[in-house]
Amino acid sequence: METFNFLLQQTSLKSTPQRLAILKIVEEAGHISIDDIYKKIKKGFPSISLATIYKNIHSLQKENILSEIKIQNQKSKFEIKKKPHSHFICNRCGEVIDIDIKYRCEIEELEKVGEVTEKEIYLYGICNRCKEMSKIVTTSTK
Amino acid sequence: METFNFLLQQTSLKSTPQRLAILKIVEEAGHISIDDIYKKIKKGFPSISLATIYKNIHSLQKENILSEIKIQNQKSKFEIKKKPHSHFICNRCGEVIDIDIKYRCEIEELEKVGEVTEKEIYLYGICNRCKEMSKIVTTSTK
DNA sequence: GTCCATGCAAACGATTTGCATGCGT
DNA sequence: ACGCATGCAAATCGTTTGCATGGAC
Repeated sequence: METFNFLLQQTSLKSTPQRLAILKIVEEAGHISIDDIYKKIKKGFPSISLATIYKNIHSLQKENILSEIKIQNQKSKFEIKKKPHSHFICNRCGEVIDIDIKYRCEIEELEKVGEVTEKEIYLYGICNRCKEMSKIVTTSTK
Repeated sequence: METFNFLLQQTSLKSTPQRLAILKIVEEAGHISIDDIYKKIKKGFPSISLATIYKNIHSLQKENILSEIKIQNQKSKFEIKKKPHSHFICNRCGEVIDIDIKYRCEIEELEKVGEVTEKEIYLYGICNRCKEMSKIVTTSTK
C-alpha cells in the first residue's frame, strides 16, 4: 500500500517489504495477535523471523502507527492507530469490534485523582453472530 | 481475616494460610502484581513457591474473588472483586486508582454488534501526586 | 557508503505442569 | 481418610537480545 509507504517516510523507519506486509495484514484483519500476523506473513515471507515481527511491532507502536489492545482471556491484539474509538469483545468467539461511543461521564472527585490524557473503554459480551448461532443450536436440539 | 475465610467457604476452595495471605496482601495493596505479591508474602512464608501464587490467582479468579487489571506499559495487577468501578492509571508512577464514574453513553449501532455484559473503563494520565512533584522540580531548578 | 532492518540462535523472563508430600475438611 | 493445596524442579511459552549479513536510503 502506497499509504503505508508514505506513513513510514514521515518517520525514521525504513519502508521494508516485511514492514509493509505487517501493516497490510494488520489493516486487513482489523485486530490481530502477534501469532496470527506471523502465520499470515509466512505465506509471503516464508523465512521471516518472529523476532522481526516483534521488533516491528515495537517500533511501529513507538511511531504511533500501531496500538495494542489488551483484553481479558486473550492474547493482546494490535490495530492500526486511528481516531479514538472503543472496543466490543465477544466472550464467545474472541472477536474484537470497533465501536463509536458517545458518552458523557461525570467522574466525581476526578480532580482529586489526576489529569486524564487518554481513555479506553472495553465492552465485553456476546456478538450477534454468536448469539444467532446459539439460537440455532438451541432450536435444533429441542 | 475472617471475612476471607467465610468467602472461601462459599466456594470449593480450601482456606489455607497461603491463600488467606494472598487475599490479605491484595486487599491491603488495592492493586498489585504477581511479583509484588510474591515479594510480600515471602516475609510470612519464606518457602512459598511462585507456582502457588499463580495457581491461587487462577482459582480465585475463577471463583470471582479476584480480578485482573490489564494495563498498558505495565504488568497485570490484581484486585479483590468488588462493586463495578473504573480505573485511573498514572503514566508516571504506575499507580492504579479506583474511580467511580457516572456515565451515560449512547452507543450508536450497538444493537448491530452484540449484547454487552461487562464494561471496563480505563483512564490514563498523571496523578496529582506526580503532578505536584514535577511542579516542585520545575520550581527548584529555575 | 552508512545505517537501519532482517534472520538466526541463544538468552531470558514469565507462566505452567507433574509429582511427591502436607494439610484442611 | 480423602482430596485438594503446596513446594520444588523441569518444561513450556512468549519475548528479547546479540550478532552477522542484507537492503533501503
